[in-house]
This record gives sequence, C-alpha cells and structure tokens, in this order.
Amino acid sequence: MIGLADCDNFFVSCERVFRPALCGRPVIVLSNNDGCAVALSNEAKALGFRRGDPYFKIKEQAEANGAFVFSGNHRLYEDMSGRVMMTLRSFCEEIEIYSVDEGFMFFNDAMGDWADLGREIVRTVRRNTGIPVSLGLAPTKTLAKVAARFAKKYPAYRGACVIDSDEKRRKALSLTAIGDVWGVGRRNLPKLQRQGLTTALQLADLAEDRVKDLFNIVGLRMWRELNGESCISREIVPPQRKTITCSRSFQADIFNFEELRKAVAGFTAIVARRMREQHLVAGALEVFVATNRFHTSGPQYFNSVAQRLADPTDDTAELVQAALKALQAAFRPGYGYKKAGVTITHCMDANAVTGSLFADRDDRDRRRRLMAAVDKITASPANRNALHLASVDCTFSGLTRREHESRLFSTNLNDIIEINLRK
DNA sequence: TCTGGGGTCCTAGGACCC
DNA sequence: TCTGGGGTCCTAGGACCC
Repeated sequence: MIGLADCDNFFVSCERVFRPALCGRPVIVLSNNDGCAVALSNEAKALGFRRGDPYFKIKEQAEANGAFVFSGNHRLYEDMSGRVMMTLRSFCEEIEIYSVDEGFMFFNDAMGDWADLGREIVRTVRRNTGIPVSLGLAPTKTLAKVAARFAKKYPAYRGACVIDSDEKRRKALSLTAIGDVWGVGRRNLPKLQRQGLTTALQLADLAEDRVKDLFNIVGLRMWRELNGESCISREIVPPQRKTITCSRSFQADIFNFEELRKAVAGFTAIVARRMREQHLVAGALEVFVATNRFHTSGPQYFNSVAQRLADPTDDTAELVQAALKALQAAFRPGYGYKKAGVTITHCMDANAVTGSLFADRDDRDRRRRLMAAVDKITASPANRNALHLASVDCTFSGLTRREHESRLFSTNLNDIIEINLRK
C-alpha cells in the first residue's frame, strides 16, 4: 500500500501555526518579489483569488476583504516540512520526500484497518506540528494522489481516503476529472478531451493498444498506474541532484552591469553552499539574463551562456569567477534586466571525482578547508550573512520587494514567539 | 509601477564513431 | 543507374510536477 501525505495549503498553514488568529481567515502567501499568489487558504480561494494571480492585480481586493498577506518565508516552511516528514517517518520507515509539502509512504505489510491508520497519521502530524495534512492510500502513486484529493475535498473522510478495492478505484476515477490526474497537464488536456475523454475512468478503461497509439511512454505509465499496476519508482533515498539553480526577478529593471554582477555573484554563492550541503561538485555552470517578458514596448533580450569548469569544483570563489565570465558574455548594454540566474550542471559526487593531473593539491585542500570553515560559521540563520566574498551581495537588499515578511519563528532565537502572561 | 522559483524526464535531431 | 547500417552521446525544446 502506498500513502500520499499532502499538507493542506502548506505555506498558509505554516504561517497559521505561529499566528493561530489567522485560522478561518483569508490568507495569501506571495512569491519572490511579492509577485504572485502561490498559496491561498480555503477562505481566500472562496473569495475568488487564485494561485498565480499577480499581486498588484488583486492587492486592492485582498485588502478590501481583510485578507492577510505574507511574503514567502521559505526557511520557515523548510523547517516545518522537516518536522512533518519526521512524524511521517515515525509511522513508516520507507518514505519518499516528494516535495516540500508531500511525502509518499510505502507500507510493505498489512497494517490492519487502513482508514484507521490513515486518520491516526493525520491526527499525529497535526498534534506534533500544527500542520493539517490529507492522506491518500492506494496501491499505486497515481491512485494515492487521487485518494488524497478526496481526503482533502470531503471532510467526511476525516483526513484519510483509501482505495483498496477495484470497486472503490472505479468509483473514485469516475468522479475524477481527467485534467486532475497526476501527469495530465495543460498542454495534453485538450488532446485527451478531443478523444472524448472527460473522466479518469474513461482513460483507465481504454485498451492498451489504443493508449500506445495515443501517448508516449509517460502516458502509458500513467494508464497502468490508474489500473492498479505500480510502475513509478520509489525514491526512498533521494537521488543525486543533476542541476541546482538560483534565480530571482528584480523589483526594478537593472541597466547597470555592476549591479547585475553583484546579484549574479550572490546567486552563485547560494548555489555553491547548497552543492556543498549535498556533497556535489559542478562540471559546468550557466548564467542567464532576461528583460521583462511582460513589457510589450521596449526591446526584449534573453541570453544564457554556459561555462565549462576546468576541474569540477564546489569552491565559491572559483564558481563566482566562472559565473562572472559567463555573465560578461551574456550581457548586452542598453537593456533593462528584470531577471537573472545561475545554474550549476554536470553535477557529480564530490568524493567520486578524480582531480586534474595538473591541479595544485595543496591549494585544493586549503580552499576546501576554507569553504568548510565558512559553511560552519554561516550555518545558523542568524549568521547567514556574517562572512562572504567581497564581490557578493548576499542580502539582495533593495533588489527584491518583501513587504510582508513573517519571522523565523522556528529557526532563529531572536524570532521566537513571545508570550505575555497577564497578571 | 507591479506578473515566481526550482526541478525531472522524454524525444528528436545532429555530431560523431566504426 | 547505383551512394549502408548501426551505434552512442549531447543538446534543445517540450511537457510535466511542486
């Protein structure tokens, strides 16, 4: 049996844990630069606000409706995510952390009544973390996703929905719109609809040969999963990352190379720290710059330049040097840049790399120790910016808008909740 | 004025090899 | 007249996910 635990309106729920007065009220969490709504409470959804709405278009209406608005506080959400996953793991050794707010659980033995177990998991996550979660239980990942949607949608399930018979499977699929199936996206939905398919059950009931004609291997796998044949693999040990990206949109267009240079160096430093956390080294890196794609007047420009690294590395200074070289090649003066980013590619396990024959080993070791020391000093959130390369703007101060920040309630001692006891 | 960020997999086509 | 067959690797673009 496969369980999918899916946190309800996760970012909103994280904010509510530390401000319970927000429960039952409309809450909206925004993306970087306070750009778009990325998470909404049910109350905000009921008011007509949608994920992806640009904030400047809904701001007035949100204020008029008394909605509470937050800039994304991802360090808080990451920390809360870790707590949720820890609780899930206490029920099941084999879990796959699928995203910040979702985890698959793999049960190898019969565990008694699945619905009872599911509800106990939901209750325990709520008690341990304050986060409301919905659980779907079914023989395949895709069906567990379907079950979780029902658990979320209908309070009668009390948090957990189980698909453990063919009858339940067919019933659930008949009530699921084809566009709501995991793996059916925007682009392919019209194609499926043209075939006269409206429910997930109609898709599942197609003959295998017909599925092979209509789709590629991805569609075939989805069809098998809907029919109860598990064929999407378990990733219990997280696979090694292949790329790591850091990119941002800016509050105002940047025309000046120096300003862009600082930002790109900052992105590179963040990416470098993340790769060291994961014990990776990069074989190459890519820098992109872009003008505002929503501007209809004025010239548009996008460019992305890759830079091979002579020797795979995780050293911030070396990576920044390479990134700035790439930036120089990508940059054209005269444009207003709205967005830029850095991606490291060709990642490998740091311990499995053979250094170049001509590399200076002593220098390598010194740099490695330096990076380890920097990482140690900047490990705690309060010291995050205590030490950095001079070329790096690690705060992005003034670069992006964050007007509705909440605090680092759970990871920074300066930000913990204060309780005023009345006399 | 203002419009997110970070990933993966699949496929087709080109370069290259024998 | 007539111009092979079979591979791998890499990349860009598309589709999907959260």
